[in-house]
Parts: sequence; structure tokens; C-alpha cells
Amino acid sequence: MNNKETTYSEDLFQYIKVSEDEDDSNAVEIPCELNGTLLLSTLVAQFPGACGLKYRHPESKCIRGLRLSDGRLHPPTEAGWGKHLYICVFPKENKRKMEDVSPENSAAKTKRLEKKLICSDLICLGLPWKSTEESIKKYFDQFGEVVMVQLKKDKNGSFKGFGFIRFATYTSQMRALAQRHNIDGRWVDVRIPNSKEGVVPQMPCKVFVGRCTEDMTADDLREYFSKFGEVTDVFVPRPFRAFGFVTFLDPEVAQSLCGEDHVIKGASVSVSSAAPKIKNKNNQNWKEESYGPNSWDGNRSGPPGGPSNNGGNSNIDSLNMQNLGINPNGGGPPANFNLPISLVAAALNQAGWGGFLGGPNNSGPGNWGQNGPPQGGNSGKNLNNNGSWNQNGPPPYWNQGNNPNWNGNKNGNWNQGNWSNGQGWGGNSSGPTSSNSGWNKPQT
DNA sequence: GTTGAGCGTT
Repeated sequence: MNNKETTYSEDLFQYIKVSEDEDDSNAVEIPCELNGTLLLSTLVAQFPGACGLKYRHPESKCIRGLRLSDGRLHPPTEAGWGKHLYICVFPKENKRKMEDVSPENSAAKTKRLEKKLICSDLICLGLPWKSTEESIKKYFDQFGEVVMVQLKKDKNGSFKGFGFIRFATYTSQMRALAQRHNIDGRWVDVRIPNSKEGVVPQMPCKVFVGRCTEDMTADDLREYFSKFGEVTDVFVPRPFRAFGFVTFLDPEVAQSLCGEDHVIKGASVSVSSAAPKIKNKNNQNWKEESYGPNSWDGNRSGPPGGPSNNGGNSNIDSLNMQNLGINPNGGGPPANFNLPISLVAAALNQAGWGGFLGGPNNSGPGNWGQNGPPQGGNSGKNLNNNGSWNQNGPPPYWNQGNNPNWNGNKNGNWNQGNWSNGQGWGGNSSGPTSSNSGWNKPQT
């Protein structure tokens, strides 16, 4: 593909030795990419909080830093990585040992970590009654090492249906937060606990990709951007809108790409923050230019035929805060949102909330109620206190009227109509797909 | 014994 790949061809899948200091007894061998670079996300997966690499040059005896670009660390020379022991670089305020990530920190260390919290406990809501700490640990081990599971019980010792987990690494946590969870047939919400609001940094993982051409599919974007880091979601609106969204597992990868131009399928696309533009706080009309870096409107951001105006004030500042990494209310829509929730959901899902807002997005809803896809017909209680969907799902009008694309039936199930048939949300990887089946599955 | 929105005896 390029010269570097040729140059480093002997080093395909090469592992390099990385340690936190010059003592290599704790070194970890981590894999490089095909083109000879090392993804920062790969490094961070093993060394949470790491921001770079350095090594001691054998001749000069000096410490040399490695070049970091586009979320990738580059080998020190054209000859490749050599046999050096590479040493992690941590942000100055965050210099610490791996053990510090564990919850058993001293108070002083914990305080120092507050500036850049690596992991948080995560709350798991809606766990099956039959869950045990062992079974929950076993389930979440697929996302990375689970260092804590606490299932909450009442005074009688009976399980209350929720609990807390903690991963060893931020990457594992991100991975778990980035998708839905079906445990023993139940949809389980995994979220940052309310108690961690505003404490745990919620960096935006989603970028806006502008100047897309019509022949660029979600798969094209995924394939291209995967070389920078693990892609957890891609959204390409159809009909053609000349933009898309790509969500990375690692927010640092997302940030590193912002402001860059990239060539995909012979066309230059621009990558920028997915944070929505603020136009007019009052009377948001969700039309052209009112949202998104390059203009996109609320009408088309949801399935065609969805509600088209809001009829109320909105709290877009909160929305943007979320996109900018501020998490005022635990990841759900602002509690005082006055927009029709359908629009909010449609817009937010594309505005960078993919991993945290429930909705047709394979980042997965942390916030759908226990019944998974919304059930129709309710008395207006559509949001719980966190602004998440409750069991009743969105308002009845999602399922009524002349909006066949929102739902082909009125019984409130999302498993029919066009959610998965190529219209509206369907037809791209952001809608309910086989990889996130369960949109169709009622929960008891 | 049943149940299904929530936020943790640290």
C-alpha cells in the first residue's frame, strides 16, 4: 500500500516490548499494525493512560521519544522497531503505575487520578434475577478483565436486579459501554453511575466525516478508518447526504483525526468534531445548517417521515456539552428536554451520542428500558429520571399517524416496519443489524 | 414464593 508497509514487511504483526520504566521485568509485548505503526489505542489497552512511547538510544544513552501521528506511534527509524525496550510515557499529572488503576488506591493516588480517571465502576441495570457475581463476571470478561462485581441485595439478601462492575482498563470499559448487552435473554443497561456524573470524562468518540461521495458506504468508511483504531459504529445517512459519522472505541483516536482530510475512494473527505452546531437556542427548527458541521437536518436524521419539527424549546447546550465531553446527567438526554423525544433521539444519535443514548445505533443504547425496543402506548412517562427511556418507550405518536417509516404498525414494536429493511435507519451499519440483533426481541 | 425502575451499608 505504501513504502512503509514494504519497508516493514518483515515486521508484520511484530510485537514490541513495552514497559512502564526501564525495568523490563514487567514488560508487555504488544502488536504493531500491518503498516509497522503501533496504534496508541493498542498501547493504552495495556497501559491505561499512556500517551506515548520513548526508549533509550543505545549510543547516545539519551531517552528518545517516538513520533505520534493520527493516533499511531511510528517506529524510531525506517528500519523499524528494532529490539529496544520501549517505555510508556504518561501525562505528567498522571504518571503512575499500573496498580494505581485499581480501586485499592491510596487516597493520595486516587486524588491524583481524579484529573484523568481511567476507569469507573459501571452500573448494570436490569440484570436477570438468576444472575450471580460469577455469571456476571463471566459475561463481561469478554470485554476485558473484570476486577469487581457487586450485585446489590436487600436486607433479606435477595438480589435487587442491579449491580456494579469495574474493568481493569479504560479500553475494556469503553468497549462495554459501546454496546448493548443481552445477558440470559435480558437487555441489561450498562452505564456510568449517576454518582460519577461530571467526574468521569466522557470524551467524544464520534467524528463527523464531511464531503462524502455517494459511493461511500458505511463499510467503506469503517474499513478506511479502522486503521486508526477500533471503529464501533458508522452512520451514513440515506438518501445521500454527503456526510457520515464514524465512532471509535478510543476517544483519543477520534480526536486525533479531527481537522484532517483523508482520501477515501479517490475523494477527499474532511474529518471534524461531531459536536452539533448551535444555532438558535429557542425555536430550534432542526433544519439545514442548524446541526452538524456541514449541515444536516432533523428530518432526515431520523427515518423519513418522522416528526419534522419540535414545537418547543430545547436545551441544545446540554447536548453540545455532552458531545464535548461533559456529562451532565449520566449520559442520557437532558432531563429537561422539551423536544419531542423522537427528534431528540434521532438527532442525538447522530450527533455523537451513539454510545450513550439509546436508539437505532449499533453503539447500543445504554438507556433503553428493560423491555428493549420501546413498547407503544403510554401515558407520557417516556423518560426515567436520567432521561433514559423507560419501559414504555417513546410517546405513542412514534407509532401512529402517517409515519410508516417510523413504524409499520401501531402495536409499538420496533421489529416491524423499516427499522431493518434498508429504509430510514436501516440499510447502514448504524441501524439495527444482525450484529445487534435483539431490537426485535421483547423482554419480560 | 411474586417483581423490573433504579444508583452503591465502600
